[in-house]
Amino acid sequence: MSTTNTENPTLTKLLDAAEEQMLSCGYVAASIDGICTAAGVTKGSFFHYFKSKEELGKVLLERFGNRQQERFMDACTGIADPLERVYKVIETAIQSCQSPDMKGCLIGTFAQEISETHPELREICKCSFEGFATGMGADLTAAKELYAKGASFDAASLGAYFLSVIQGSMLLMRTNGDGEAMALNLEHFREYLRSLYGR
Amino acid sequence: MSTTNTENPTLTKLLDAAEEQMLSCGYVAASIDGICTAAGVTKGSFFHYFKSKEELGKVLLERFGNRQQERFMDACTGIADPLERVYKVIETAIQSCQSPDMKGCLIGTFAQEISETHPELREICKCSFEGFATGMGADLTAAKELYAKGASFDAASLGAYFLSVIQGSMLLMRTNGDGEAMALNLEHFREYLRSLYGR
DNA sequence: ACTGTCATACCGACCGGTAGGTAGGTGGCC
DNA sequence: GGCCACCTACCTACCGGTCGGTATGACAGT
Repeated sequence: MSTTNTENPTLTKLLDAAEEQMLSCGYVAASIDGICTAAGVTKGSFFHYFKSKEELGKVLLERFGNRQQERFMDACTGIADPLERVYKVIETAIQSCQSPDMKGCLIGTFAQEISETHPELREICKCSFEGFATGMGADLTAAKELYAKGASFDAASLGAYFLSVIQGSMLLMRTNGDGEAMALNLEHFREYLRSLYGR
Repeated sequence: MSTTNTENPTLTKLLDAAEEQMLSCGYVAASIDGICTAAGVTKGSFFHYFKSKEELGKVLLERFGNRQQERFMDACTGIADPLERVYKVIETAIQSCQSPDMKGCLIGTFAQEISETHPELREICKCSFEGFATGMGADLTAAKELYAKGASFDAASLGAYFLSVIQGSMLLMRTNGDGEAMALNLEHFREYLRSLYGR
């Protein structure tokens, strides 16, 4: 039942298969049997690593959240200016949404499906969302101090606004198939920031 | 098997119960048994009106889409100016997202869950989304001609952007519970329009 | 070096429950 | 009498989860 992963190949296969299935079909529709088949592993093995489907969900959510955070951390290490850091994050998002291996956001997928039925999973989604939104909000508040001191807009809520644009765009992507619209949306958001902070 | 509704009480109860369950738990997790129990009707009766769960989904999606369209139509009949019409829609959205009987968007919920597994349902979601986005886009394009003729922004894509903000905000609402953040997001969007079209 | 012990990793048959869906009615109304 | 709305009873498949078992390998005692 040890779920801490130090390159355990079976566990990794299980997690990867589960992530893929849940990203495309959602948490409920992804069955444990299906995940095991995709991972080339039996059900007994699954329950050796996870005590329930919900626990798999937690681990998956945590892993996805950490990876995403890492990604954005990597993108803007070394950038001191908060506004530049935000622009860098937007640019990173624009680039990654156009790559074909962009399968969507597990946190958004889960949030939609299980918020009423699995409070613990919802809580993890909420924390991930809040972490991202408040992080961006902090940078944007600091940037306001630097570049738009007297202006009347609420910088802190821009983080959640940005997150909404991302999640909404990804939702629309599911019916459209392509990520082109998402790139346009992110550009609109960037343009909004420019109008607030000056160019 | 006639699904056309001219005030059929049983059918209406079935549809209402299904909509409520699917809005809160999603399409997959909402069971036919559960819907029938909530509607106070037996399963035989359900299959008298719908030949499958997927057909229920179609009818539900159609009904929800039409209602939503009606709602926004009503909100801005008589307003000739396209930009004012858009602002009116935004205001309507801000108001309705703060009311407690705001349960979310069925189309967004479905789009997330079934886009990979039920192509016909996905198509309906896509059409609803596109209808809304291009409708708003048309008004915003017309408004650009009137108020921001020379400007360089892409007015047509603002419709999809608006829709993304709405859908993303609703997704975040599911983890937060309250619609306050959504109102803030819509105000940010309105502010963006003001920056593009002048005040 | 050999052997017994024990934990870990993994297997696959099996369980009860519930899912979507079907069949065959019953009763009321034109 | 026949149609329509609706009900009861039932079917099969599959769901999440359990359980008894096996293969492997590290380690200890002799």
